[in-house]
Amino acid sequence: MVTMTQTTLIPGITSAETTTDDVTRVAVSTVIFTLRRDPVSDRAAIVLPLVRRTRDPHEGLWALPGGWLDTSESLDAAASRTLAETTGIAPSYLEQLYAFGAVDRSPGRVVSIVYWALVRPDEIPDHDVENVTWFEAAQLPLLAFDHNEIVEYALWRLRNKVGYSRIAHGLLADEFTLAELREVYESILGRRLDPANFRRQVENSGNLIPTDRFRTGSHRPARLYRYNQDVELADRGPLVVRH
Amino acid sequence: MVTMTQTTLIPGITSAETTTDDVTRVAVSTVIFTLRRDPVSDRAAIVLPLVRRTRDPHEGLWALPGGWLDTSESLDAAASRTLAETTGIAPSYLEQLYAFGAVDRSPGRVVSIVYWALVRPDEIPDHDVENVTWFEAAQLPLLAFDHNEIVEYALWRLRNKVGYSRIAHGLLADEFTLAELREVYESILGRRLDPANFRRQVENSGNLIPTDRFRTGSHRPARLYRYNQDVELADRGPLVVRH
DNA sequence: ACAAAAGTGTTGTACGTACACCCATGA
DNA sequence: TCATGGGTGTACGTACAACACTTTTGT
Repeated sequence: MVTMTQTTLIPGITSAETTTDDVTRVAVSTVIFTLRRDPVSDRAAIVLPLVRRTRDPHEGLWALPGGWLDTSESLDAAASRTLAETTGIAPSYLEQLYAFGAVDRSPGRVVSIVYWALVRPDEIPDHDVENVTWFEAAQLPLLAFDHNEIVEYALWRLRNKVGYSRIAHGLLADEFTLAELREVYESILGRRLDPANFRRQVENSGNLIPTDRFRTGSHRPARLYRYNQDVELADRGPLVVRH
Repeated sequence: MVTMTQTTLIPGITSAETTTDDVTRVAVSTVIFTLRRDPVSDRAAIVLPLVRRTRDPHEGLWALPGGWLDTSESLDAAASRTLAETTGIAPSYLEQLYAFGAVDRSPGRVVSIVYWALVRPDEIPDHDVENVTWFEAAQLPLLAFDHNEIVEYALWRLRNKVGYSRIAHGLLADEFTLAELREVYESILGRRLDPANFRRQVENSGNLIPTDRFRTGSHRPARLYRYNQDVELADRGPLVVRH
């Protein structure tokens, strides 16, 4: 069990910043997606980490990991920081999702810049982190603030983007079989895909490089592929990506 | 000439709010697109309104219309307000673009929630507004802050979205010919489209309702169409649209 | 009659989908 | 040898691009 810094994990009322005066504060939260194999159905499911709130607004409820924007860090940096504080690793993909700023979304005025991220399952540390639990995206409990709505929007964005980019690769390790890649698509889209047609589509996309290694099982071995690193995970347009 | 409230038009340093203490402030700006017929080329061009800065950071440069987020208004409301203060009208389409928060993008820490909007040319008031000028998006001068970058991103989003939604309709009046609609697409995409194929595509989309009125010119009259109001201008996913 | 734009028809290509079929391995 | 998934072949339908062609107006 690892203990992380609590003040930054939990947006809301902290000892350092009070809501006594009438100011607008900026928080940064992140919806972090990864895949986990469901033991019962033996199928991949989309899961995300949530943090249990230990303080007043919505105490006891689960919330997205996040924290206050530091005066000297960019929005991207704040997202990376809060994400690292939760999972302890760097995401394979990180993109700004939306700015939420309804007046009544929190006591005191809080504008949340929300990011969404993809993490490869093999990069998640084994050990648990205090107050953090991974939930299936399809079976979330009632969350704090407007976070249910936020996760819904992030899932919509993920499903959309999987259709016209190669972000699905952000959920797989370096080498993978086409069946594994197909399972990622099927988990995100929520429907089965024809293996033959999927193979041709993804082969003709130019994103895959075949290796000469194979994954063996109780059937014909499957060729392992890796990504073409020259192709970006997703087209971000003219926005500068800072690393 | 109409004089608008200056303090809200110009984000930066105002008399009411100083940058003496170390706080992060939230501004809202909007990239407002409309079409204007270029007199020389006789072709439609994308134009947007800019405000000349009359105060310290980047005084004299042109900037996006915007203002500070009010404590008691939502982000959407703030965008609508600043937009109304500039053009005096309600946009046909308004969508959040991105939150810009680089540390050095402004003296003092400012996070800008940027929106983009479409306005029909016939809804723009005739009279000029003080310190506001409309520029062709393709020929912008050096702008204040990171606003050149912001406009580039807004244009990218507009060009993308025109391919898979009917937002182009947000730039036309109630009734229009297919040639007029096609000219909107051509202006945004920057290339000519085949009239015959364009007609079939847009007719099969289910977005258009033919009227029995015609636009006459020095050629065969063209049928006027109107929009199918049942179809949203663009799919915003699960985000609640507040009016 | 002619120009110019509206509107229709036809054809080829690319691509997604459905599905039959063969291949290679472990048990 | 059988089951299982890997991998190939093929046929069909839809969508789009290219472009020839007809229609209807103003001048």
